[in-house]
Amino acid sequence: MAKHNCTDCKIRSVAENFLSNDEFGSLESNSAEVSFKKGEIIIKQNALSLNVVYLRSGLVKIHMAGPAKEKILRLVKAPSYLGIPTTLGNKINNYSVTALQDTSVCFIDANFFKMLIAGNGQFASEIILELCKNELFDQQRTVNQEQKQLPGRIADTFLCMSERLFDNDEFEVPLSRNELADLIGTTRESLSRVLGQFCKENIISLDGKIMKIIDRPKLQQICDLG
Amino acid sequence: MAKHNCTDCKIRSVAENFLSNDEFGSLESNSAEVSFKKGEIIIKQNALSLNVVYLRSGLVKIHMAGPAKEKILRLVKAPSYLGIPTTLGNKINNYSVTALQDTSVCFIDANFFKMLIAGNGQFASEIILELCKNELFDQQRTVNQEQKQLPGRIADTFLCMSERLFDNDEFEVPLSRNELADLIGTTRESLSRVLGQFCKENIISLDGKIMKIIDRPKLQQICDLG
DNA sequence: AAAAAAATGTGATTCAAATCACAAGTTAAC
DNA sequence: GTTAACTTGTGATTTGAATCACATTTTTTT
Repeated sequence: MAKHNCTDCKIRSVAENFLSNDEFGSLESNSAEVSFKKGEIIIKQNALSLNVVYLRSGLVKIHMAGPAKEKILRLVKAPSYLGIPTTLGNKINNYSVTALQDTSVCFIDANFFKMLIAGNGQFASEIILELCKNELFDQQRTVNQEQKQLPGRIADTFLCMSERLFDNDEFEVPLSRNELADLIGTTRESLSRVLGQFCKENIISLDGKIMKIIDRPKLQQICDLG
Repeated sequence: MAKHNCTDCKIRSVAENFLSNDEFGSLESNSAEVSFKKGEIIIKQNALSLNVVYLRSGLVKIHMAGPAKEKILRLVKAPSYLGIPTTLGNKINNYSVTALQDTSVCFIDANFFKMLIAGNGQFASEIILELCKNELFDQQRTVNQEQKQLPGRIADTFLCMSERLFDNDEFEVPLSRNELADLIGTTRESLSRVLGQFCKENIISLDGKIMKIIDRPKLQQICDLG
């Protein structure tokens, strides 16, 4: 694998803080740093899952082919691990991961990652914590998606982007309208209509992909009332 | 806590096989065995999450109050841990767990459980594996639920019950029609109509809650085509 | 055993969102 | 710089499933 230096890596995961010097040394020889351009596939659905991926910088989408069309499960920004569930839980990848911006990742050999976990409970604890939080988040999202109607789901999605990804009232939506629909669980046309409505009511403003939340309380209200 | 004996427990979890004698001893003094009757609440949403629960025998539903109504997230049969995500990932319970049959569980002190994980990577590995598999299962279910229409979702649910819970073509649905609707993500009325249709087409037969799959290939086909 | 409460099935109606259809705008290719 | 390919917005129509309404059956309580 490519020569690189993990010990001095400035972008450590929380879990990595619990690794010993020895473990860091082994990590170096069992991982490889790779760059991806926007649009490139980092993890491919149905391929063998041989690596856990550590996302060092950038933004990605986790997505899978559903029975009828593509579904975007989640957007993930650095720093974060990618593919742990599918790499540890299945031989082949249940989902794809694609870069939404230029990103830098480290591929970590799956067996080595398993060894790290088995040999270091504190490291494992942090991995478990991340998995637990993701499960809670996904459950909440599943219920919202199922019980809220479209305007509520769209409001929810934008608030989430603003708060969790960009920490800003104004941001560039990192998805096409079609992708945004795949994330929200609707169609491009229906999304477009609601977006138009939100603009007309001065809740948000849109200029292409640049999105600004103008009336956050109103948007929150639409989110809450479903 | 109640006096009981973990070392000789016949119903160990896979993870527990990796515990040392010492760890088993501590587990005994940090856990309590409790029985629940059908309908009783084992974990209560919004209460403080102070325990991980090990389900020794019986069947439970994991459910939460959504924005509009109750949602059943999953049915779980023994042996399995319950509440790990919410106990490790949040101070209060994100969801409830209710017994669908008479069940026996062990409450395990959350801090002790965290210590077990941090101190024993192999134990942690097994917990991680369970969390990973659950996440994959939930993701698949989320996409199916969103993209399949009602008959497909209902077929999916019955096939899943038959294969994963009862391992039989004939079984007693452990839920009321209302609960079944909350699991599938529909209403009692819509569910009832599709059920009537399935019976009329001789795909299943229903006598109250006793359900028999007559034409499995047809049911699978409805599931697959959505 | 009678009465009350809860669960279930079924028809009529409504509605949110998907689908269909097409125009306009934007980006990429030659 | 012109053509082609893709993306986006918007109106008209259709439709799957929710809602409403009520009868019937089953279960629980007294």
